[in-house]
Amino acid sequence: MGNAALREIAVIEDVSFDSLDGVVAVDAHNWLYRYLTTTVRFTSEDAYTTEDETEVANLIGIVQGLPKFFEHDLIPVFVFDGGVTDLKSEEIEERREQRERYEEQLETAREKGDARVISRLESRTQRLTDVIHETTRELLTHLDVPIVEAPAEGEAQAAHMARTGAVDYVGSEDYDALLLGAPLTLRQLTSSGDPERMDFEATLEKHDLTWEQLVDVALLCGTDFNDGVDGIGPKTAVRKIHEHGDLWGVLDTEGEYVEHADVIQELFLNPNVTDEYSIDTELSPDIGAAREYVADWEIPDTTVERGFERVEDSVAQTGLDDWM
DNA sequence: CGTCCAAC
DNA sequence: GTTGGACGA
Repeated sequence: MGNAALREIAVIEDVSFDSLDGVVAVDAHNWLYRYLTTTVRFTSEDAYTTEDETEVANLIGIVQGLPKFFEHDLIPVFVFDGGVTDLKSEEIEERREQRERYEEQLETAREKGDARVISRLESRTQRLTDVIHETTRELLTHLDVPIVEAPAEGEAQAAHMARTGAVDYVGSEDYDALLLGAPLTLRQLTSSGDPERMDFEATLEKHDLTWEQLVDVALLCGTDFNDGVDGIGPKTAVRKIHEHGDLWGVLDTEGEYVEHADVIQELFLNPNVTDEYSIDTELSPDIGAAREYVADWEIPDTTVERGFERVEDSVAQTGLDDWM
């Protein structure tokens, strides 16, 4: 499978939080997804559900997740998804159908009372609703955290911003950022240990590949968008790309076929991104307004108190508003 | 979902 | 080297 293969190829090293500073573009969708699942797991449902049954666990997740950046001199820029490409829409449609199947399985598991299956499926069926996106934007705005609206994929836009030097890092948990050419990607920003830094140029050098060839290697091993070729893993893929120059050379001699290969190549090499955005990294968060906003959504003080205190402290200590 | 191990 | 299954977070 693709992800494990890319990890094998990528140059990744552990870095300490202390050694980092700068601006990191975060794919809002992925980040929210992670924090939603953990928030939902460790917080009582009442805490993030309003009287009319609207679930806004994202507000808790944001308050608890942002201090991690501020306390380590990192300024996040949240990049939101825009429209989608054709291939991507197909994929999303497939995922939607799959999610419905999971929900059916979930019902069965509940009937049987199988706790392990229930929690596994629940994390998969977590939805990012319009309310969640909107309230996320508003809370981030109160905290003066920069927001960028991507024309298509947030991940691609984040990588573009890193490539053009507008930000120092992409913050992401998956390996797509490497294929999108993001120079430096920080992984595991959300977990408690030290993060990992994935290095694009070092990866190309290590295997003597061009960016295009790296994407072809990934296509042979399998990506989120294709299954890859049977019997070809990371080692063989790199060797065959060296031998034949590119994906088409390999596929020709192998008599193999990868569906949508040309579209997937473009998705990584020439994604739909924009330079029409502005980010101000001198933050002056209005923590009072943020507290009020969260309270308006009926989130109990006790759940977010600690998070807001950490934001306040890190702002006071590092002077975020005159950091840059 | 990531890591480990056994089998081909 | 690659794959798939088991297993734990």
